[in-house]
Amino acid sequence: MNFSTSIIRWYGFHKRDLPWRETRDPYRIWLSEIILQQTRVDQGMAYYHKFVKNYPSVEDLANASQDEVLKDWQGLGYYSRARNLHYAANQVMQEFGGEFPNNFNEILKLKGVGEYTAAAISSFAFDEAQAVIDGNVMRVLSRFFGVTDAIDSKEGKAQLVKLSKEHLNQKDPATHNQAIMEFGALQCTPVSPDCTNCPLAKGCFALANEMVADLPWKEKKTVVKPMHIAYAVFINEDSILMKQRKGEGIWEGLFDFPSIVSETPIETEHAARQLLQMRDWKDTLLSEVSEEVTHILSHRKIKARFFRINVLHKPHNIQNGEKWLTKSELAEKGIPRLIENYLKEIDWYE
DNA sequence: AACGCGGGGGC
DNA sequence: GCCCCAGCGTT
Repeated sequence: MNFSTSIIRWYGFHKRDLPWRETRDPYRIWLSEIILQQTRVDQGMAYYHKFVKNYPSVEDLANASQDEVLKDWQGLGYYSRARNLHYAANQVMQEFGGEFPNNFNEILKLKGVGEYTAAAISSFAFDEAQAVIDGNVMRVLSRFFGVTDAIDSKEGKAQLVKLSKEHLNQKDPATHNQAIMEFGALQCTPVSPDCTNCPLAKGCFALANEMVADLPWKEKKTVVKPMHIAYAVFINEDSILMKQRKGEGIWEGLFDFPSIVSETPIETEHAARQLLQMRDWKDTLLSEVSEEVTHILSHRKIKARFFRINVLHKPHNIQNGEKWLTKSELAEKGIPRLIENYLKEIDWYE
């Protein structure tokens, strides 16, 4: 039995029931694929249901505001996915006349859709013979066929592309793609896979050469940089001053507070003075300084402190992107986890 | 070709 | 702590 047949057989016994496997609707498949980029199935599931419910069609998604989409994406991370998803929905309406593109090359034109996602949608929805290469596939192929070059190197990637095409099941690319990803997720796991009960143990390069724990090999590691943030939390009676982040990389489009940012620690007294003088408002009172909160991103280690400042008379000379929001208005905006956690502590959220 | 971009979970 | 997760856009 060849590679693909073995994996498809395994898949028949072990596949999970996932909602996006019950449909051929390219829109829903696209939704699921964007949500699942760099995201575990368990984490993405609730978001998939939310998006299908709130945006039943690509037109509904296109007609929504970006704020609305970001709000629904809140907590899932990699927010460019949400911005691009919304943008691409408008592409479908305008460039494709409201009909979801039906082949690899056209699907690839959608913002936020790369090689992997285009292959996934075109195979799952339209049975196009395009091989997917995601983290699971890279692991399975590199172990079984023995790709010892780094998978994040030019050479390693080229080998994976070649192998994925060679071994793609041409008669049923959709099932093949689903199967190999599921196999990577459940059987050929990153850490301590159960090789004794693996249908591909015979013929596996990594197992034969005791390299299961060493493959796939990566040569680059992401560097985590420190980041210190002192937040000014201006509160006036039932309103809180929020600021939409623009062109700052992290959390673009989401709402947080006016702040001071530094790569080096910010001395508390210094931050308090500076935040209070940030605005030329009268009658402000620093009422509370939070503990330092550590928030870990993939590439940042953020240490944040919140300075709660009561403002007696609500100033209207606020800066671009800033808004005074009531609790119910705030509930409609997308905010980062770090901010959500703080707002919950001071009883300003849910 | 390299880097920035979230949040959560397993070990 | 470290690694990984149905990757992509930008430079």
